[in-house]
Amino acid sequence: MSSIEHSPLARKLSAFAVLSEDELAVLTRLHQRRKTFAAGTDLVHQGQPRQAAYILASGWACSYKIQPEGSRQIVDFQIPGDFLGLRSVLLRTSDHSIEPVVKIEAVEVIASDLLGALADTPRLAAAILWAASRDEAMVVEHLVGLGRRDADARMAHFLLELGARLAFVGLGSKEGYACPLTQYHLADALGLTAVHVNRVLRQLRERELVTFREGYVKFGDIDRLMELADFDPAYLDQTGPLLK
Amino acid sequence: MSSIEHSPLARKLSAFAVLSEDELAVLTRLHQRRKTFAAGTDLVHQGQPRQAAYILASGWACSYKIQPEGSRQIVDFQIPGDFLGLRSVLLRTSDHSIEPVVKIEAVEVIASDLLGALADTPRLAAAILWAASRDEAMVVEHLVGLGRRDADARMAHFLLELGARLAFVGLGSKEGYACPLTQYHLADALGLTAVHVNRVLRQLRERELVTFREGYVKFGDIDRLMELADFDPAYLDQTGPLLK
DNA sequence: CGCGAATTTGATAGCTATCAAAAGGAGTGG
DNA sequence: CCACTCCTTTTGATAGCTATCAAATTCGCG
Repeated sequence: MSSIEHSPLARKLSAFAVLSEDELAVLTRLHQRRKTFAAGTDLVHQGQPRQAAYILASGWACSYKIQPEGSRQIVDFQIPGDFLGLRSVLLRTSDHSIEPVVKIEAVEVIASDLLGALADTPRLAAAILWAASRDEAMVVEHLVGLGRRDADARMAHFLLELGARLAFVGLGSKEGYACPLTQYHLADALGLTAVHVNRVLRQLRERELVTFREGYVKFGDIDRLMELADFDPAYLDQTGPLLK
Repeated sequence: MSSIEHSPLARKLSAFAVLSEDELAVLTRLHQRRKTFAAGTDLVHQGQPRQAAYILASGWACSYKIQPEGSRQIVDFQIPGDFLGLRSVLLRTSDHSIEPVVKIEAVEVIASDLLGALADTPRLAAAILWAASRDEAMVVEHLVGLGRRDADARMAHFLLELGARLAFVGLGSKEGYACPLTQYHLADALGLTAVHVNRVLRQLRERELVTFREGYVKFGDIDRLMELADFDPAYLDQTGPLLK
């Protein structure tokens, strides 16, 4: 039984502010109802009201929107310690769906508990809002990539960001990281087709910049990769070494 | 001197929850220091720490990110009643800049005041977080447009969204609205070049769907336009008629 | 009236989608 | 344990959308 202060969320929030006993206790109270979801079974549903939020304990998920004509755009991926569906808690109808990429464990967070925690523990409130701001900053950087980067730079940037985020919660290093995504996931996230994703990955591999293979991302030349991607991690608001 | 309950912000928040005297008083307290900014003089600066947030009282602004190589991507436009720079308040260094499109009036909001208001008035807190969630939903929809819509649909969707937002605060109707943007603004927002923006606008005008001219957007056939754009305004979380 | 900004139009190049199809891999049932 | 199927990865050929380069015209403003 792991204690709360070693949960991925507590670890992430600690980078913003050291949490007291009381604040950790509130976090624990939020961590009741742990549930398991199989890959592909949505836990938040676009267009439906009163959706709950979750904290992802293990596995990967993605938030996405489906267009009326059928295509889908992945907005972001979530890794352990991330919130799921926070934005849809206050909206009358959820604007997006969330789907586990692999089997996940997540704890449900009730809207009233969350608002209560915000009102009762100012420092924890600030830490949670910081995490939410950081998530939004990642969405914004993703938007910039779709608007202003070509396919190569977009892919490079994406793989670097995931590396930095994973390293931040102890799941990756500057060597690389385990990554359960398919090339279809990458395509849906990067606004490309799976066919083109495959060509881009081949090219990055042949240039010995990164290798995406068998569920693992391995960095070849991370400095040249960062240059190709114009990767400036300031928006992640992580202090200390970016990838270690 | 207009009273607080008719400010664009109060009007917007009222769509989420009717605010009490006390809550309006807190809003008023946030509305001290009113400042004027000339078009083009940034009020939030990408890469700088401890940026303030503002509430836009009049005029239009835009939030954007500059890439290392120089290109810029506009993330969103802000109209009266919108927050400016909320996301950068808790981040150690702001991830974006904000620039007035025309001369604006804005009131500065101190981080501590804001967090205090969140702790003291739960209903107002929920309303403010609702507005922030709605802003984020707009960024997400913008991201979807960049990833999955072609230039025509992107433009159509953008013009429709602005119309719905402006109508929501009483600044537009289903006929059209005053719009101070240049074609360069549109290009920077939509991930296109100004040249292509011009071609797209011409085509939409020739098809008699919308006219963008002399600072005014005039809808020709709003139903066909919504169809072209696949415009589903659910993400705006506005009840009642969308454009009236 | 003059000048810079914004709009407009044409020609060409380049990036990515689309269409097709083959090959490799994982899981299932016989 | 093998045949079979579905999913994922891979590669080739062609089409289409949007960028880029160039330049003329109009507009706003001092």
